[in-house]
Amino acid sequence: MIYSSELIKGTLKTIILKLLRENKRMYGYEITQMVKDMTKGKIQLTEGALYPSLHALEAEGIIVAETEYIGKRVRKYYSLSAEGKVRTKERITELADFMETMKFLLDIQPAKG
Amino acid sequence: MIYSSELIKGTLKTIILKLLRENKRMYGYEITQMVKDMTKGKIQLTEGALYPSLHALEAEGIIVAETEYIGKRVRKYYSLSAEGKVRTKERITELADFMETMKFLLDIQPAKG
DNA sequence: CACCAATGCATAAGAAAACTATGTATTATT
DNA sequence: AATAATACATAGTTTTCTTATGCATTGGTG
Repeated sequence: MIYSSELIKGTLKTIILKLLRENKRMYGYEITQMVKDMTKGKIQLTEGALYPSLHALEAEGIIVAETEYIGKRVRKYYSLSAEGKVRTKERITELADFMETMKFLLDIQPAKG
Repeated sequence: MIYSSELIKGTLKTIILKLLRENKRMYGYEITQMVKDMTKGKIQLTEGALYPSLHALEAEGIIVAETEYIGKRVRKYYSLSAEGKVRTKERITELADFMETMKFLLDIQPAKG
């Protein structure tokens, strides 16, 4: 099962920020692969969604980019700015809270109860 | 704390459907109030989001509307169609699964551990 | 060696969905 | 009498993603 894209919309940036926090430094393609692996293919970020989000986060000063060359191939590594670390924490807290609220609202029971 | 609207985007229709399933029959304003009450104000559905969603669900044949008059004031009661009941179940299952995946991805611990 | 898949970036055009703002009208409260 | 709450609706704008496309390098396979 691949999740409908509506679900991912609101969480994409939070996912990106969380992975950057854990891994210090990642490039776009690496993010798509890690998300795919960690979710067993249930979340597949498209480039058309990912890159604009990265650019937006960079424009907001939440992440910073460093360009590197691997042979002749370019890579843009992103990492959290000081402000980004604060924002990341806030976002994750909000999302966790939101999910608790949704669980209550939808009366969802633990998977293996 | 009121959740950022991005988070709600992907879940709005699922919330509506869930409430209709539990309460058999509701009108728009009633839905906004119940969501507000159940979430202690954390989720406040705006009319500009709710009514278009209701109309869309109706157009898809997932919910059906009945207009009633309370005095001179009109109310549109909505309820799930047969297909709507199936869809509701699917949506809730998907959302529950998604939230599990997100919890894992974001490494979120239970609130009171 | 030729070809294809994978890696790696980027963006333009269009669609989807919600937000803001506004409009109309009735009923309850102060 | 005035205001808040109830109750619907939609037009215009913005945000965000999707689809599609483009370019280029690198690795693997027949």
